[in-house]
Amino acid sequence: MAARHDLTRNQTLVLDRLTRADAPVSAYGLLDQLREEGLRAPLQVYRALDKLVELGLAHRLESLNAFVACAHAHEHRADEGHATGTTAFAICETCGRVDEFHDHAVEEGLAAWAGAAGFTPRLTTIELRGRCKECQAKAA
Amino acid sequence: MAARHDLTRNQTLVLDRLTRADAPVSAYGLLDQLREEGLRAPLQVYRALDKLVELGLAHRLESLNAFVACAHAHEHRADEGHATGTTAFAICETCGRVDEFHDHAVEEGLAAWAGAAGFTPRLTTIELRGRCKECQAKAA
DNA sequence: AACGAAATGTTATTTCATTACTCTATCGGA
DNA sequence: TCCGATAGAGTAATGAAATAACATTTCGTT
Ligand SMILES: [Zn+2]
Ligand SMILES: [Zn+2]
Ligand SMILES: [Zn+2]
Ligand SMILES: [Zn+2]
Repeated sequence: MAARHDLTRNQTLVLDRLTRADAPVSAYGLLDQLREEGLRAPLQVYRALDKLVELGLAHRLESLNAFVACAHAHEHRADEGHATGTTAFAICETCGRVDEFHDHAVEEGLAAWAGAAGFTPRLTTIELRGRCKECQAKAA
Repeated sequence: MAARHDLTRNQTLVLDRLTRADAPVSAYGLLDQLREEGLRAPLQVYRALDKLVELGLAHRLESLNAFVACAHAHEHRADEGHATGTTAFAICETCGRVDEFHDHAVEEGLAAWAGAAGFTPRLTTIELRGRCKECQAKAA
């Protein structure tokens, strides 16, 4: 697997921003933040993001059209990566925080349905939008 | 609940198109198809879609930025609608067909995780993109 | 040096979604 | 009947997300 150290300049810039962010960031948001670093066009960001997602170092949140750094990047193994397991996300709509998790029961359930239906999944999206524990407490 | 018969003209036009379609359609795709019916602006379509989604008669597929008619609309009950249960989608990337399903094990799994994490879901997105049984067979 | 692969850079365009403002119809209570 | 609230509708303009097309650079290998 491509380790952090052999990412290209643009990929590193993007991943750094994502890692520092405490909420998902859109491609254009990243671009804005990286203008001072010399990035000018959306494609520069999108290409870096594509690579990072491919490597499992970042994830795209479909329901937000935004990206987050992988919370478990340190766990990645060269030969497996994130592609294998299904990753789910809990997105707090109040504070923006994203919790990345894997749930065996959920994976099993979907696999069972797919098997029965003859459907072969290539990519699975699971995203919960709601309110996190902390925000729930504050709101009470 | 608003039944089919008290939808407005625009809502009816949009729902009809979605129902006839054999694959998801984007808002602009719907707009193109409905120009001959007098629709001119994106907003007319988006407003109709918002309402249809709210009523559970249509669903938005986040990973495609497109919409489908609800496959189970006839099951809807006035007081509950689709909001309650979690709906999952299997999207064939080859033929475009979408299979809408509910899986209790998956719902339970997510509910269990949410309970443990203290997360309160408002809206859950589950979308599998891959290859359906028929396309799988043809490709073999 | 010559080559090819991967990454980069730039411009323009396409696709998706919303904001702001206006107008009209309808319904219920004062 | 008057009033205000709500909902739906129409139009124009703009913002946000993503890609197409094409030219150039970087770098390791032969
Ligand atoms: Zn991850
Ligand atoms: Zn929160
Ligand atoms: Zn449905
Ligand atoms: Zn298919």
